[in-house]
Amino acid sequence: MMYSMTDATATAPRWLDAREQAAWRAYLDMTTKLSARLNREMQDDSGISAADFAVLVPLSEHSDARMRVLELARALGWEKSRLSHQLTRMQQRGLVERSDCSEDRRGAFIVLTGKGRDAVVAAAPKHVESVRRYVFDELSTEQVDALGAIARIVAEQCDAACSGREETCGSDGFE
Amino acid sequence: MMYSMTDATATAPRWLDAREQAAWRAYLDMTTKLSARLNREMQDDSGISAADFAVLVPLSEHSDARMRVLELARALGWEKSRLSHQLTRMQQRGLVERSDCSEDRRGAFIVLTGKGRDAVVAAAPKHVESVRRYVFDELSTEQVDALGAIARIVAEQCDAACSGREETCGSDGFE
DNA sequence: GGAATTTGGTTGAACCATCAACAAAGACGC
DNA sequence: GCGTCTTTGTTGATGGTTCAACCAAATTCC
Repeated sequence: MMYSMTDATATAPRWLDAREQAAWRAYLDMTTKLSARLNREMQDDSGISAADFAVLVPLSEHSDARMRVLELARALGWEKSRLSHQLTRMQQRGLVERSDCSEDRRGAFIVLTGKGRDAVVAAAPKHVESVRRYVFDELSTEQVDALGAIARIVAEQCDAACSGREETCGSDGFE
Repeated sequence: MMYSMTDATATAPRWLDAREQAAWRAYLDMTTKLSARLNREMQDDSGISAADFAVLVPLSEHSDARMRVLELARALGWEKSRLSHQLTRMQQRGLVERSDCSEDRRGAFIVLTGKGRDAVVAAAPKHVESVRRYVFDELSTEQVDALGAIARIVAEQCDAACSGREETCGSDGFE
């Protein structure tokens, strides 16, 4: 809201024109509704959250189903604190376990449990079906390419703002 | 992740093809980075959160700067609980006040404070500048239209999944 | 009038994200 | 060895979101 406005400021900002406003509102509408639907369906269909899923996927793709915390954080593009909290909750739910690392006694291995593996194996195909249903089945190939191109441009612009600071600016890895 | 996969399930799901995978990854990357940047800049530049801003905007657009809670909730597309929690925090920060409603003694009016008005007036132009910088300054008019069209399609598909249940499925109203 | 229901709104618990602070182990310089 | 710095990871606080439960006032139905 407030992308149009009767201007009363000194440094006249350039407000969005009608075309831009329409696109922006639609974008906000899409992102909130889509992420809500995907989260909810993951929870309802498979009993795990989107954040759980994001963590389980890289773990399950490792041959020995265990990773160091920072290795996992880098794979997800998350900061370590966020991951640590998430792992604590997942451990309580029995999806992962922590085990000590003998080579580096500061470190910890995160190990996928049987329950965790079952969850991610069950969730993955349903999640893909959801993404398909809400997005790709509805778009033309030109639109898919356009979406990719637009998203890369915007993401890169965000990255540009971050560098200079060595902020994390990590990607989500969700879904 | 896991949009490709060696298939080992009974009901062979249709995985995403390379084009779709690329678009999906880019989409996720864009949404996480863009919302992180916009949230952070709002906080840094104006000292309020994106959620605060979302609430302040419709309030500030009302002539008497006060609204009933559910009126506000509908304007935002939020559920009442979410809004109630948000209002409690905003009240603590001095951005709004609650006042009793004489006509309906269950009800409450939410009133914009002077501090709240100052905050939203200061935040709005900076926020528009951010949106411009990260999105519209980088896209062609064709891309802006394409984004609008794609977003409307996906949002509508999400709506379709919700109706049948009278779920809220509200839009955010943020930004 | 009086019981049942609906409406308006709050609360508490659980989850998720971010920031700052911390502790313990390793690495480096001497 | 000893001090400093860096790496690894956890913790606590605060803010945001959702769900279910709840209370009280208003409405509906008889």
